[in-house]
Amino acid sequence: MSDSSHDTTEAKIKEAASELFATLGLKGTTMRKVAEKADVNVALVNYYFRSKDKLFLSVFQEKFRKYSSQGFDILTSQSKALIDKVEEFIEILSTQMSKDVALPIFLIAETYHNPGLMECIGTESAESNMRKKADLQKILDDEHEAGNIRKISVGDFETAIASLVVFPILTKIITTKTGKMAAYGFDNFDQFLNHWKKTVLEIMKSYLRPI
Amino acid sequence: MSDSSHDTTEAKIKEAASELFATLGLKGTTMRKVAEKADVNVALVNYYFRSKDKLFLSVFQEKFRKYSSQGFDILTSQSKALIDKVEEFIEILSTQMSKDVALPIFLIAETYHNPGLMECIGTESAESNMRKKADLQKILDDEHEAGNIRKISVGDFETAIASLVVFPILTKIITTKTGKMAAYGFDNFDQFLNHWKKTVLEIMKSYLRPI
DNA sequence: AAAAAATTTAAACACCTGTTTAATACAAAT
DNA sequence: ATTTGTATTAAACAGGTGTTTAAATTTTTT
Repeated sequence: MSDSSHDTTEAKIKEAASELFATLGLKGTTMRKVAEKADVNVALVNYYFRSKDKLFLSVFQEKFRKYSSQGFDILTSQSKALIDKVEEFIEILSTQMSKDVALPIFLIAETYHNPGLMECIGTESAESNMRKKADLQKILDDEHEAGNIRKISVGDFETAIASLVVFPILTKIITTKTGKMAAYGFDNFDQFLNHWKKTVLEIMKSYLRPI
Repeated sequence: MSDSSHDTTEAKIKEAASELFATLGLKGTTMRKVAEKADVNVALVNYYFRSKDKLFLSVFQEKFRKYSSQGFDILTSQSKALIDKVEEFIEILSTQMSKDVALPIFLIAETYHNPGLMECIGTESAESNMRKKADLQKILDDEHEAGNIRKISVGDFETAIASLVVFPILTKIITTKTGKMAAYGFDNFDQFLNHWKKTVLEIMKSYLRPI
């Protein structure tokens, strides 16, 4: 009945809502805007989702699942050298993020404005993530024992990469519109980002190097 | 007439608005909430600020100035060793940010939802910032030529530190409520942050080390 | 084909939104 | 003391908000 990505009315509404929530936030999105975007009567939105809060929660949960499942697979799956995987991961993460800045901003802003949201998420994918992280930790430990990298925890590893890659994308508008970009000699954000990806890789290389 | 931080009615309204905008965002804040918090009639808010948009702009500009002026002084002013200044800067920045997460989230979210805001800011403090950055660049160049650090631009330098320090604080709620924190063996966020500050310093040390 | 159930609609509900008006209280100036 | 201008208020405004109702349409079942 309520499985997504079908051409059903419910899916149409959910997709419209998803875009609007990401762009305008919870308060900035109205039921009538959702209805209009989905080309549907307002009452129908309530018919399927019962309330704006329920609709939002439904959209939010889906977005969050996509967000937390994405990414770290690359680091464990293939059998490249670790540093090549890091490079690929930086590339993929920055591409994904600059394609849809709305998503991380949405998640950060809405979880801040309404911390209770996180409690409803449930930890259904937690187990899968735990396994992936354990795998990655094993890789990091093995590389360390082989004398290739310093000792490092998955937590620090993923926090470092995520911070370095995502934060500059979050502040894109501030950086570009304040002229910071130009001050550092870049014509546009993409040009800066291409440079920055190399810098992030270099930072991670330097940090990982055994001491 | 309109100078802040006096005990005037206008200042009272502005402070109430400032807190509410930071916590609830532009759309989430209403004129009546502002009036109530400032213990003042609704019409008075419009009497002093003419409209909600004008009030918001006024608050936003002040917040942004505080945001962009803060911080990088430490790196240029004193005559400590560079690495000690970096350590102190990490400490100060992370303390400021965790004291008021609302501010960076507010800035990121509102500039994203309304990019036009940045155009109204004006670049009045741009010159002062430019000078500070030129000073810092000179320090970095000198240290490089003395063989103490690798060649690095102010842009990369400040982007790296800011990303590493601020991003984990932005995602505090997500990190704590998803159990990530516990998964990495920390009891609470402050404990993690204390550990993370050391890691950031270590990352910066590794990256700065001459090659 | 008739009945039942699910879908969709227009219209209304009560409430909240930013803003304005016109009247009042208060201060300063004459 | 009276005028003048500022500060403050309660009340109203037109329009937007989430949600509900009751009727109409379509689909499914019998």
